[in-house]
Amino acid sequence: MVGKQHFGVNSNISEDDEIQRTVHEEINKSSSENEDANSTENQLLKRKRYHRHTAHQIQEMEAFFKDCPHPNNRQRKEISQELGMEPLQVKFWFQNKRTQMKSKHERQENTHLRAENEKLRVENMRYREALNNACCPACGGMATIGDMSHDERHLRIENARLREEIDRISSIAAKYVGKPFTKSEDIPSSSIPHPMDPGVAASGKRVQGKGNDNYETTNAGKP
Amino acid sequence: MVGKQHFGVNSNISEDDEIQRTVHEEINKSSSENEDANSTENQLLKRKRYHRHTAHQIQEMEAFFKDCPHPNNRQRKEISQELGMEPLQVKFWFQNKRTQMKSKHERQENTHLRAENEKLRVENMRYREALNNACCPACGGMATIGDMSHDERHLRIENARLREEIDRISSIAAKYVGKPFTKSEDIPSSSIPHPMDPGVAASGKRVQGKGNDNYETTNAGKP
DNA sequence: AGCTAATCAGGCGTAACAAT
DNA sequence: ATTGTTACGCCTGATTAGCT
Repeated sequence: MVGKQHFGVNSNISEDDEIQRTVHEEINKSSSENEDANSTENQLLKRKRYHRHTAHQIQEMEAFFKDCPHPNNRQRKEISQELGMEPLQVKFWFQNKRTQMKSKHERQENTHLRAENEKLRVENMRYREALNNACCPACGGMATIGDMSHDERHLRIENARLREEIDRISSIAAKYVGKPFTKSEDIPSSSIPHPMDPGVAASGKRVQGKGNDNYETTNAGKP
Repeated sequence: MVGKQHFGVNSNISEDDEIQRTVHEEINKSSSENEDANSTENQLLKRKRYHRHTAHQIQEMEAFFKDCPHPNNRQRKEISQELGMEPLQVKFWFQNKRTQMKSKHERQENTHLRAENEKLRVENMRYREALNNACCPACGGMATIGDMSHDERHLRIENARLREEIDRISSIAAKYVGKPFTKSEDIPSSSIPHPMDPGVAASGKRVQGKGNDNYETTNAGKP
């Protein structure tokens, strides 16, 4: 959706209005007295007054973006000519648009993952319960699935749930600090893993850490 | 991972050069020549642009940010005085820093959620299997947990898995197009939900109101 | 050929604002 | 205060020109 485009009323671009002092003014005033010895570079400072592209320009570019988010020089130039703007501006716009889209998708996926997660968590709990209440219709007694006693199994399940809980909490906490402090790795599985026990981690393929999975690379060729 | 590669054949790769030139320069240079007569919006520019804060300034602000991401006017002014910068700049910096941090956390959480999701999925599968292979030690026969036949249960489980799979796939696909085309809503639960059947939706709290599975544009946490 | 240096686009982070 | 926009520097990876 995102149907916006207001621009209805004025456009406050008056000739020389200097309502605010826009930091820049003061900047070059303080050129000395800096003992920081950090004048590494940058002397190419130019500046212009804030500016927004027109609704029409944006609309056109957005349309183009839909089936070609990566226009080349030629295309950019064309666009710039058609819309009466600098090629560089077009370039900037597409660049910014791309990053914007990316983070938008990321956010979207985030909420989705969150929901999915909750779903799985509940489903999981159900399974646990089902396993716990399993009852053999043939002999009438508790099924005691597998070869361990009822108590032991119960304990195992409880254990697994607790560990999972810890894991979850710690991960949530990790969001508020830079470094995670306790991972589930710190809490070794209590004992011999039972074939029936998912053991919360399901670490079947734990090869090495550093899960650097950057998916989604950039290609988007458009002849 | 070659991004675009438009048939590397020669063609005429004309050197249409657009020597880097801070748009602004060109902008005011651009005079009429445009029959478009739509030049209602002309942007005016001054000069002087771009600037980076020094390492020291950033360092100090970052330190401050750690235990106070929301400095008030008073504090901002103090900081600006200490670091020799405009109060407005300080304000901007904290603003930008906040959004930066936010998206950083979001990304972080995203990868985490992804991992968690995978974990839960595997664990889930294990439970399913466990339930499937359940065997009563007392009578030796298959446990046939609950009150339905082995076949029926098997079917239910299989069904659930399939539906989940579909749901997952479609959600992934939804990332690549704007609109999701099929949601799990399209595939109604086959029949009467069984107490033992997680039924993929895990709508445990079916109180009233349409089975809300619609995450996506509804709520999002708000502190 | 093999290597290095200059080129170039794109991604990333950021500064300064406007709008909500 | 948050969110979105515009402009832009810097870094990186891929392609190419130039030299030993």
